[in-house]
Amino acid sequence: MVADELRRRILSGAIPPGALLPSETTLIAEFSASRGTIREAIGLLRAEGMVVTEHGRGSYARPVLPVRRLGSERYRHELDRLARGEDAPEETSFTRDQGIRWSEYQLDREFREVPASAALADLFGVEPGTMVLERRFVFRAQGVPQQMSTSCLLLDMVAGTPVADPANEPWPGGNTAQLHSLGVTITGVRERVRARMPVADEVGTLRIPGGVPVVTLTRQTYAGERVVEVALDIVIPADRVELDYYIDLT
Amino acid sequence: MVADELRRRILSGAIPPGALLPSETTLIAEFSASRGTIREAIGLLRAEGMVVTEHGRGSYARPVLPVRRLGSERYRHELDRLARGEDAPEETSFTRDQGIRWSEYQLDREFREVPASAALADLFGVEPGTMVLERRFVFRAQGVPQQMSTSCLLLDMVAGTPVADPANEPWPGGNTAQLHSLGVTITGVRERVRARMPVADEVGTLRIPGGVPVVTLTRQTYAGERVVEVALDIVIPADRVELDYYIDLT
DNA sequence: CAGTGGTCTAGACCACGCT
DNA sequence: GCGTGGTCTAGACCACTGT
Repeated sequence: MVADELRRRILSGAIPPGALLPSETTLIAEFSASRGTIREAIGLLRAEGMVVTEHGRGSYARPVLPVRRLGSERYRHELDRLARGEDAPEETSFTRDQGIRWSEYQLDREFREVPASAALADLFGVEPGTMVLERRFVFRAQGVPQQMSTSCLLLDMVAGTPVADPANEPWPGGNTAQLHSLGVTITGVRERVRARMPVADEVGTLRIPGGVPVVTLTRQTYAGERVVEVALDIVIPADRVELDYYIDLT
Repeated sequence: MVADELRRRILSGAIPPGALLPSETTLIAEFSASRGTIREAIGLLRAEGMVVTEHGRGSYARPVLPVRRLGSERYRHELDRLARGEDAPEETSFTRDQGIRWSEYQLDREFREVPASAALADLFGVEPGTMVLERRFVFRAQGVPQQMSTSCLLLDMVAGTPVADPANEPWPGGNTAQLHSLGVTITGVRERVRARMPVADEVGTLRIPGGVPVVTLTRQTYAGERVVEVALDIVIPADRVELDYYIDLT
């Protein structure tokens, strides 16, 4: 099997990460197979996430990307800083995990005021149809798309405040600081994690290569018993992130 | 594009989850395309996780599977029970999240005593080469493989104890109860989450259909400052699980 | 057995990247 | 322009599923 042999070469390091595979023409000669067979083999490796293919250039053993670590402590750090009354630092919860400064960031944003869907209302613990501020974000760092997300706030909590103005994004210190400015101190965050293959829209926006799944987070931010923010769907390409949770049992 | 049209039919519900797609022969006629084109389209949908294909039967819109929820509270529940001095219940941390009883479980296990690799030693905070008990597990519930994992314990902590005997698995109450029996009370758990496409070996063992990623967990179990258990690689098919973390910030 | 998908061949033309 | 991958056709034979 052509795929097996190429996989073996990549895993053994004979074809190191980032290196070009032999061209289809070369492989046709080497394996005495037809082009369809060769392409099928490469397609399989692509689906497995072993190689990435670039039109007109060739197929590469997948290079190892720097991984951003998203730790559960990121919430506590920001909260501690706010409690000390300090200003927002150059780096914040989102950025400090990867050593990237705000200035290197791009943030696309789109705000809408919409009635809550059944799913969203359930996560907030309110009646369906309650008005919310829906904020869609796409984060880019140094040109590389990092994540897209839809974060919602209850409209009667934010209407008329600076939080409702897209021009104030990115807000130094993120959601935690934003809610703090409204007099809300968060007491907990619940995150539910799943993974799946990206849909076409996500592949385009996040520039996800073939064979890379996405990690999805559904986040509820609590202030006491009350849910004050819901991120319905934070979508992060899985080759760029590691989630880190510490569960304190004392 | 054939794939686009089929994707549209599935997403619109014209082909409901679990339903058979038209056969390749039918699609050749309907789209006036060659077999290669049709197969490529179905292959794409398979890679996207939209359809599953069964040899000799056909391709189905992917059925929705019941999802097992793995909550961070599972550790606390078990710990609370042990603190109360109760016996292990019929359901335990692992099973209670999905309503499956121990009796419906199968557990393949394989124990080895090996020197710690550099990565493992780093996670334990010990010298590389320190002897550990390496335990490989495959869990099945009602015939469906649920996860495979490699969990390690420091050998000088468990040698000669019932914990080191594979015959005592599955141990009622799981790792927490196991460590408790050694006089170790855990104080925290750190879990690092990633996702990727499965390798061939995992596809076979866990019976993962095409287009389904796996979620991987690296777990460190703490007793105070000390790491008492490390699960290097817990591998769970992503279509069967949701991880649930509550981060307390009070 | 007929019908399904799995694999393969041997050609063709098009689109992209580079020099 | 030349080499790369992207897409497509029109056949062939094999392997699995069901009646």
